[in-house]
Amino acid sequence: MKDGDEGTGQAARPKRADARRNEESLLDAAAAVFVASGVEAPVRDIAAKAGVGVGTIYRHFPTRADLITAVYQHQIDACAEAGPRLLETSATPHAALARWIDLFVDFLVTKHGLAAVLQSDSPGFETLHSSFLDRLVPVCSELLEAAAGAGEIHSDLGAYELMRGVGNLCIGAEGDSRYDARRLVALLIAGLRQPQS
Amino acid sequence: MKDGDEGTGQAARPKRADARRNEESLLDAAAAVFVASGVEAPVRDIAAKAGVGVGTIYRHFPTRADLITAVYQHQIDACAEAGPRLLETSATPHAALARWIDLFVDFLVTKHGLAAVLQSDSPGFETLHSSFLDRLVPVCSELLEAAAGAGEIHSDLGAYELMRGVGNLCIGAEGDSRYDARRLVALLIAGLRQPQS
Amino acid sequence: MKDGDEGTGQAARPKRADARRNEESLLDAAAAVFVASGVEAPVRDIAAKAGVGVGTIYRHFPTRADLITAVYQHQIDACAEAGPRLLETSATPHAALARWIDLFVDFLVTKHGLAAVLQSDSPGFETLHSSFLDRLVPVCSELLEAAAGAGEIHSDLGAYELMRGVGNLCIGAEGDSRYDARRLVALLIAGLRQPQS
Amino acid sequence: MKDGDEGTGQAARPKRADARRNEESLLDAAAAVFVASGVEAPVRDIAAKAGVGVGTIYRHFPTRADLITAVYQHQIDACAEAGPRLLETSATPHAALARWIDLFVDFLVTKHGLAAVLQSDSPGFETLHSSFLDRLVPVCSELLEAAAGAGEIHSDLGAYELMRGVGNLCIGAEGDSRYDARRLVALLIAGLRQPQS
DNA sequence: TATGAATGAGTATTCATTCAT
DNA sequence: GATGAATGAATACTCATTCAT
Repeated sequence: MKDGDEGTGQAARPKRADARRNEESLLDAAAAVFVASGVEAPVRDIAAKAGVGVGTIYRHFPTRADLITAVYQHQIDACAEAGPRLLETSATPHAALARWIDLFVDFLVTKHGLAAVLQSDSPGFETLHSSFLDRLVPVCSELLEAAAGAGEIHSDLGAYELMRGVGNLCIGAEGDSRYDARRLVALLIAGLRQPQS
Repeated sequence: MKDGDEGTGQAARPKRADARRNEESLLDAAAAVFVASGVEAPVRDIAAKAGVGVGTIYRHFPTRADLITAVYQHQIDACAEAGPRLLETSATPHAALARWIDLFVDFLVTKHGLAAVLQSDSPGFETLHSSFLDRLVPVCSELLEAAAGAGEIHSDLGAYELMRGVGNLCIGAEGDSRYDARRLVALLIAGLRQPQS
Repeated sequence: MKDGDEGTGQAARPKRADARRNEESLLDAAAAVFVASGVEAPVRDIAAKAGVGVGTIYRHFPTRADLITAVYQHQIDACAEAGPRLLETSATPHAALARWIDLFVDFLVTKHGLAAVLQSDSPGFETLHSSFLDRLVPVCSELLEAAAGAGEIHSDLGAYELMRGVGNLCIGAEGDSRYDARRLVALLIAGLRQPQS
Repeated sequence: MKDGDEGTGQAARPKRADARRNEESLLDAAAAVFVASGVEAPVRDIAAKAGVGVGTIYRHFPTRADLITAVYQHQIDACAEAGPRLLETSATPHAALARWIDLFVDFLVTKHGLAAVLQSDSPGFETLHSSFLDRLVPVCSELLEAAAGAGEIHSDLGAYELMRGVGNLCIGAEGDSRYDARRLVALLIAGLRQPQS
């Protein structure tokens, strides 16, 4: 819709296909560099990996947050979509929540530095917050409410807070063998089950 | 020894007193800048705040980690010393642990960016890790073992991992009113009480 | 190849021409600054003289040695190429050697500080050594061997050693009217003629 | 006089002896540091080695050249005094010259960086030049004149120029096994024997 | 549209030299 | 006289971002 006349079915804009292909190869390159050097990698490295000029990066993704967002959009979407499904297929809402959080952790832990940048409050990362949190918080919220509704948890913890917490626990998890983010997240979720101390 | 014998009453080295005073005002300035701009603040900013040249900073604290450590040494010590005391005065070991963790959170939450830098694995922050973790992990460990010994928790979670987790939860806590690190930490500690899922 | 095919007549990459022009003005500026302040002049001075930002210097010449090398490349080449020619046109190989060394001295003496940096063994000047010595030592070697073959000199002095010696004699020659590097070099070359003492 | 009652024969000024001792230990320390790190070593290193404050260095030796001069004064003197003696004891003046130059080379080659600093023309090293050249040039001059008088050399090369040349040849000699300053100096001296080309 | 050259602010760090104690 | 703390100029280098071609 936003993108216009796709409903017409015709060739539309050939440029368009080109640009899209270009953008995708950009995203692939960025993803690769993110894995290798973290999401704070120099713009030029990404451009070099993609075989384009830095200007092209900036054209497509004015801010770094835009780029990060785009790179992970698919996975964000997948994560968001998994929520309702897990709610249906799991034994209890709390189990669904736990499994969904697992997905989120899987997502973050493999992305070098993503969790860290996710909690940055510097302006310009608002886009990133929007993409991540605006998209996922409602899903998480639904799961939380279901669990609360089922009496499994009685916390008044908000979804935003929970996700921030989980995100934080994932910071620096990669590369430190003495630190297992999943274990801590599991404790956190377990803690939801019983009365606050 | 060289200047520790102030009990003798002699002047010893007058310089020393001067330098010490200076060092303290340096620490005050650094603390202030850390609060305002985080522990990664430019050295020059700290020097300016303290009204000294950058060289003076480097003289007293060759690395940034040395400075950070010094700034927080008192609080680290206080935290470390509180452990055994809490164990004696609390109703149960788990309660002692919870209260001790509270102290640790209090400490971190008010230090802009400290938690973040605490999990940095870049070389040069080893000193920082040493000061923080080497000092506090044993205390935390003792509390954990006491609680485990009392059968209150049965986790095999190590003290290092717990502290890292708590530290992470404190990242970015200041300044985001929607995020309450204490609440999440409380959940984590609560989670310790029951069987891992 | 990418831009070497200017013979085809097409525009190829217009940028390239621009950048090349820019690079040349950079070299001019650097040469001027080298004359004025020596080859160890601050990067910023060179940038200022060229009217560009420091980044531009670094883009074109990542290390100082690269810059120095580029500045003098033409003269190095000319010197290298003169060797065989002199061998053909001179009365004797020793005469050719003497005249070639003269060229080398002419080159060095007018470059403030070049001779000094040429003997630096700090890493990062390897490029410089390569450009200078790797290029010129073989030429000098050929001349030496020819002279030895003709029975004019019987020294076992190596070309590297000779060039280092000549280079050293040129250090500080400019600006001291009491010191004439050429005269000393001539003595050295003359000394090659007779038995070592 | 200025120093007071030395005429009385009593203890004179104990300070004096003290200061001299102090100055000597300073020179020892400086010599050691010069060997280890070159004559351009940081002042503070020298002070540390000597176990004194930097201020003490500056009091005794306002400029670095003063310090260098003082450190090598004994050897300069020894070198200067050797000239006339060699002239008497050697077979010919040229042989005396060659041997004297050998002494000079021995001196320089073992002093990391001394030869390099010796040719510096930055103001502030005048003292150094004075100490070295003013003292040694006359000696060298005498040797040169003797050799010229004996018809062994007919060069009009001045002593200053010769010494500068020899000094230059010694630059960077230490540490480069491919470069033997003595051999080159010998060539230079040999070159003195025959007609300039 | 794409390119990538140019820019220059930002930061760390060293070290000679001064001067209050 | 001795000390060494303080100073700050000097310099290298990186990298995000802009803009002419």
